[in-house]
Amino acid sequence: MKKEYSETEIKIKTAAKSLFLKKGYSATTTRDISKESDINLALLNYYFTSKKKLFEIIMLETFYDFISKMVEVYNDEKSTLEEKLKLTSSKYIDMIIAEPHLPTFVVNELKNNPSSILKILKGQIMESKLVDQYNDGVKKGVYKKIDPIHFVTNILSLIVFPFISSPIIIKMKKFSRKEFNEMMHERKKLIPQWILQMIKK
Amino acid sequence: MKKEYSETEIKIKTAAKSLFLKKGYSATTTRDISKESDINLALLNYYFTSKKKLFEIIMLETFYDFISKMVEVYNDEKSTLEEKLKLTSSKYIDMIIAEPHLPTFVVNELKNNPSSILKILKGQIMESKLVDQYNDGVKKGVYKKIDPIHFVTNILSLIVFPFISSPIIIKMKKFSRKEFNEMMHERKKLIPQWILQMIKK
DNA sequence: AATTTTTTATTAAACATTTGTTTAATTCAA
DNA sequence: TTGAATTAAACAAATGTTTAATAAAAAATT
Repeated sequence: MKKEYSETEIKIKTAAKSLFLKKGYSATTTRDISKESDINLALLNYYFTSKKKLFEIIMLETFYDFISKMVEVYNDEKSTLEEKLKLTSSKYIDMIIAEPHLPTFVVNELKNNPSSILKILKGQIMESKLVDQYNDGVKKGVYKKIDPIHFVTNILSLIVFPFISSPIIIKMKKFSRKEFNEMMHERKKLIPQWILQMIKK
Repeated sequence: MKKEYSETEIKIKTAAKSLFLKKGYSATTTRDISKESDINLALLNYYFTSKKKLFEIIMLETFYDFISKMVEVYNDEKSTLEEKLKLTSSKYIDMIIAEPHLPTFVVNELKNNPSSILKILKGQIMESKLVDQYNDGVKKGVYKKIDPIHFVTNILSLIVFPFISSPIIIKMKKFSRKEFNEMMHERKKLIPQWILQMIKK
């Protein structure tokens, strides 16, 4: 499954990922990548055949990282629903603060690379322990009966969308990037509370 | 302020908008646009000077349409906070269903065209009637005291993000596009309820 | 162990397309 | 008849990819 990458391959991949995330596939040139990674232009095709192939590898890895963070937490057997919410918020907000271009990249390039990449999702979320716990709450009459897709969607929306719309938020509030990040740290606590209020009867 | 556009200019703009929304700035070529609009390639530069200039015009108009829909509702003097929530959800979900590429386009190309375009936002939202009404509720002790930026952000998150992540949702639920749209119609009712529960003490 | 051979990695240059833009000629309308 | 609109062709720069030569490393042979 896992491929062993040489030093040069890693240099290329690292530079390419950074550029693809920042500027997207089309706006990134192979010469950009060769310059950023300080390798000869021809080595890109020597190791990765084409820009497209290189992109697909990076896209897959990045999307996998993005999703698996969620999948792991959602399927944990020991934690409660509330703990899962807290952990997800916290982990995701930290991850995206460290790599702010991540969500825009994922959602943006996703619409072009459809089903193949999305296979990872199959059942991993909608049949997770978290959704079970939500359904249990519904049965017990403590949570409202709504399709759990709304529940799952709302969590991700409240976590991820503020990052995607950060230019708007920063402008509206005259925030610095630092103040924006503080706002997102605040949300680590708030989002789990909000989600619980939303589902409670 | 408003420019009168000739028939050919409109043809170019319409085709360009459609392509820019679908594929983004870099992935759209001037020859794509000339083909789609069925005009001669040189006319693009004849009327709009450059691809960049044409894009900026479309970007500005599109962003303005996107925002002003919100600004109008948020600043309505007569309606209650709850009515504003309902109207915003309903209007935005209809708008985006009609043009599904809109949100990805806006958030995506926004990070490249920073302050100039975002000037539109100045005060229009954070000093809106809606935020006043929210603050009143806080004073009266019926709403929790949290920075209204969270309130404003949450509304937009719950409305817009599901569209942005629609490929993921569709895959997770094995939805057709039609079923996905139905889910979004459901949310017209749900989002105002959720938002109210989130802010209530 | 030393030398030769073979394979792998790296490089500069070239190639063929694509792309945004311009030119110069032609058609159309006032 | 004059100015605007439209066209086909050309231009220069950028871009993804390949080639052919060289350097470095690994393997095989003496």
